[in-house]
Amino acid sequence: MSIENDLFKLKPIAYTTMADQVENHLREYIIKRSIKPGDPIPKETEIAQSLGVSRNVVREALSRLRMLGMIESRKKRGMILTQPDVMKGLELIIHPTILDEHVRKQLFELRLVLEVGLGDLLFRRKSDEYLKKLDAIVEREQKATTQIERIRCEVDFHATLYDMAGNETLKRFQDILMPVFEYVVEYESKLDHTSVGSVTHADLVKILYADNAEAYPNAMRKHLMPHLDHL
Amino acid sequence: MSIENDLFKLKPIAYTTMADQVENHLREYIIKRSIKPGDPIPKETEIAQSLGVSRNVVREALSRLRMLGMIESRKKRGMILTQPDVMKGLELIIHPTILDEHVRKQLFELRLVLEVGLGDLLFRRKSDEYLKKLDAIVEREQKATTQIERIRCEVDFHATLYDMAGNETLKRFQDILMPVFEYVVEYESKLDHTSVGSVTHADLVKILYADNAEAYPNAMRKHLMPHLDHL
DNA sequence: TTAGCGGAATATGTAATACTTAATGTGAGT
DNA sequence: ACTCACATTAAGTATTACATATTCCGCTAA
Repeated sequence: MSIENDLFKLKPIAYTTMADQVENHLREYIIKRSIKPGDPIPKETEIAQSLGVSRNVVREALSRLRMLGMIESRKKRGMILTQPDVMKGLELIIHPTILDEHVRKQLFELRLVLEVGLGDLLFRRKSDEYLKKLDAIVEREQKATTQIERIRCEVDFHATLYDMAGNETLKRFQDILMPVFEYVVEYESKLDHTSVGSVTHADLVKILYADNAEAYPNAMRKHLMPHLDHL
Repeated sequence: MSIENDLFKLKPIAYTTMADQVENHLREYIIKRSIKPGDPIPKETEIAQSLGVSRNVVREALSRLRMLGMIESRKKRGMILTQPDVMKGLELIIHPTILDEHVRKQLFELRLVLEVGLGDLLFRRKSDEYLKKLDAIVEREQKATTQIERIRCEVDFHATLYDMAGNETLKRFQDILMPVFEYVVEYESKLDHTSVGSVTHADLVKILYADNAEAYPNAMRKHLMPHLDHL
């Protein structure tokens, strides 16, 4: 019985339900008519009649779009298109425990790539306020006595970098990915997360103060080297 | 009746439908019981009865999870949990014409960050096969006579870099983002996309051949400088 | 005995109907 | 002209019924 599972793997040929088709129709409708956020979309009953399906099926499709934040609906006003949160879809899927190790590793790699490439946004958007915040975190880290406190500083430091990058979509991306990383750490043979690599947080801050955009990427690479070596 | 007034203040914010609640229940159920891909989940009627809602509502919630690739269902076998495609949710939302300019710009920034930070993956995963492919693209680009052909080479070159990075999630991410970039180009006062920056594609390939990981980030930064300057 | 044929049982997919709820519109009466 | 009650509308929920595909089981026949 255990062999059967493998052999029957190729079977699931694409089977589209009515709800799938209605969903596609709606997407097409929105795009083709270039409907903008705030604009109304047809009533459930109209859609159902127009496509020749039951209202039930239409509601399934609409329910999907509503989950993604693409539409909103009020009791009598009908439904309107909304500006979706781009990262909403990611948020709905990414949960550490349902992602397998392989994918978690790939997301962790993605994070390393982001941190190294972040420099140019930082130098263009940096402000005294954020630099001082980074200073404070570094100081807090140096005075820290417990491992937990040091890890918290590590997280705060990098999170502040993303804040300073001034890109909300990127920040949100990072926030969603963060919980996954905690699980990756397990595989990373218990590195000392506080004093990673030869470049410290203090060194990175110094580079940011100095406006040294050339130095940033390789400094961050060295800072993350233990992780990179683990790839 | 002054109490009612107080109650009415919080009400309009928190309006969740039954389908929303069932969806959350299901997510919780999956996580708490640490159900793995391939494991079965309860029948629609069981869920409906267990939560005291109509089967219809349950189907809306299940329909959402199915769209995200979190579950699959066969006619009699019931439904099973599946390993979702992490980037599926993004794909469902990201369509250039429904995203506003602001978000498109942020995604374009994200792309620049990725390209600069990509180096370490490339050096660890590079192969003669891919390097030769890059060579061919560079050669094709130099022989190109039309602007269209040059832009195609530009796209091919960077796409091949992502291929070579050997991270399918990252590659998929890039593939989803790509269509958005074409719209960003509009704002970018018609740069000459083929000979961007002072560092050419040929230069980048040379660095890859030379195993010069230190040089990569700043070389790519210079290559993308016209875009970066536009931030 | 065994192969295979056919029907029962099961769970999802679809349809139809009715009712609830909230928001909007409308008209009658003071 | 204003208010209040009632009608109207459209989404949310429930119920029922049937279609369809798949598995299971048992029966018959070679």
